[in-house]
Amino acid sequence: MMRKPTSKETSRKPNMREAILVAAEELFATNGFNAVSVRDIAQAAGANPGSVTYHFKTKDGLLLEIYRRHCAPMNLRRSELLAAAKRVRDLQDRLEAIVRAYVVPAFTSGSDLAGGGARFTRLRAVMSAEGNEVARKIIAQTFDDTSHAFIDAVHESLPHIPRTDIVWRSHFLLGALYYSLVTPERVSRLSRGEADGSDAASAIEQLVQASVAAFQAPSLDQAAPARRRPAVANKT
Amino acid sequence: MMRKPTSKETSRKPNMREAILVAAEELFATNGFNAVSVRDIAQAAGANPGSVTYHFKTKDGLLLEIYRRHCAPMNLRRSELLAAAKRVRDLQDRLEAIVRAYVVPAFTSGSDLAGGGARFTRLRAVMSAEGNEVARKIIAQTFDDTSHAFIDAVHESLPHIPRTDIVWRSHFLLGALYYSLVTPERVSRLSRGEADGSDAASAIEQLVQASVAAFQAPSLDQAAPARRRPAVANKT
DNA sequence: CATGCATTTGTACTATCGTACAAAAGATCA
DNA sequence: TGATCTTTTGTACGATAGTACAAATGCATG
Repeated sequence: MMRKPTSKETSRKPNMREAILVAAEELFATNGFNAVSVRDIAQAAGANPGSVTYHFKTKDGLLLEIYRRHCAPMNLRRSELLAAAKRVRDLQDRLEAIVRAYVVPAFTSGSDLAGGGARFTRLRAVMSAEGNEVARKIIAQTFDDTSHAFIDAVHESLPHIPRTDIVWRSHFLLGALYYSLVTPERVSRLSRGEADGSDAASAIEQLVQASVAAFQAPSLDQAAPARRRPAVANKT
Repeated sequence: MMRKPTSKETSRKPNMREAILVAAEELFATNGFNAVSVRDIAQAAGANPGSVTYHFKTKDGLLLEIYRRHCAPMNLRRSELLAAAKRVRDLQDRLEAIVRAYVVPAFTSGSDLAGGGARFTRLRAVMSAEGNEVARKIIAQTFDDTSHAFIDAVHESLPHIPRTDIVWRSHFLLGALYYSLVTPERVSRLSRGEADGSDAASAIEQLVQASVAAFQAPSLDQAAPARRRPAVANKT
């Protein structure tokens, strides 16, 4: 049942602006920012290069808009899930729920935007790797609050672990999350086909399980001082 | 005490070829491949753009040469450390030594190349994120052997964990490792200055500790089936 | 010193980049 | 329908990209 499109979103093609955004997301997320030209994006979206300029003014403006429309929904969803997770009684279950509240929105959609959760997270991973300035600014001011809330929640579940360790481990979690989305085929290859790196459900379960265990690891200063160091030196 | 340079490595500037390689490594690792122009590299190395063409023919050739000179030494070092780690008796210590054998060469120099261990690893992280073709080919055929050897060694230390889980977790380890080198300042920021993300020694210890715990986590199918699922759904 | 080779320089060429802008086309509504 | 606004198209411009190539330069050896 198709509703009549309103004047705002109709044109030659139904919502060309949206098509450009999706095409740009996909291309940026797989090839990086500089490797993709405005003409590439336009072609993938079935649009004219001039349309990109019309809707987003500049290439940076296009990237900015991609972030804008994803950040708020994804953070909102994370907040909701985090709030629910904090209400879990059992401490072990609570930690797992907290980690899940952080991971799940990154894989699935942060809103009803066309299945773009994983796509946007992968985009963030790539922009972060490229040191993109536009992305860096938005990320720091948009996701740091969420990250702090997450770190605090984990810390409350594991009060005996120093906060510094929690920060490191949550950093590792994000890195693992990013990498899983960047090169899923590597998992398939290294497991000789026994695992599918592209399967979001598997990735989430594996990542949650591993991360929970990592968070629960004894802190460095607590680590049994009686046990001798392993045989391998870390000389420079 | 300066030795007299041989004819092969001298010129106007002592070893300009090397200077170009180092400058390119640094720029590629921080800005990505496409964001850096040959002219940028030449300027950073104090060379003429034509020199880059002379020594490496193309920009891809330059990237290829960067990989060539780092891959073999780093893998050699990893093999040595892994062999030593496998001789550790205590099972817990052995696992830690194995992980350390994988992590340490990525942070410190893979050889005597000017402090380039972390720089090269970061470069790999960025190229992986950008889906660089040249890098993808070399990596798959150069590092997969090492990765398999590492996975096998971990699996031998944890025979009750399915190999698939080990693959996932080693993938997470590499992602965490990459991300630590890509955005170390994020650790400093989120810890409010209490931790230094740029400190390789801290990063290594934290990463080893967390990864060992992650590897030791119970496998998914083994995970206590009696315990109820956490309250947070992972709906799509 | 003169010759030959290795390296560096300077310049130029073509392709493609991001972006601007005027004209065409479509949509909306009195 | 005709006027007006939004969107799309087509084209063009200046900047910069990778790279080729000839000339200049440095250095070792005869």
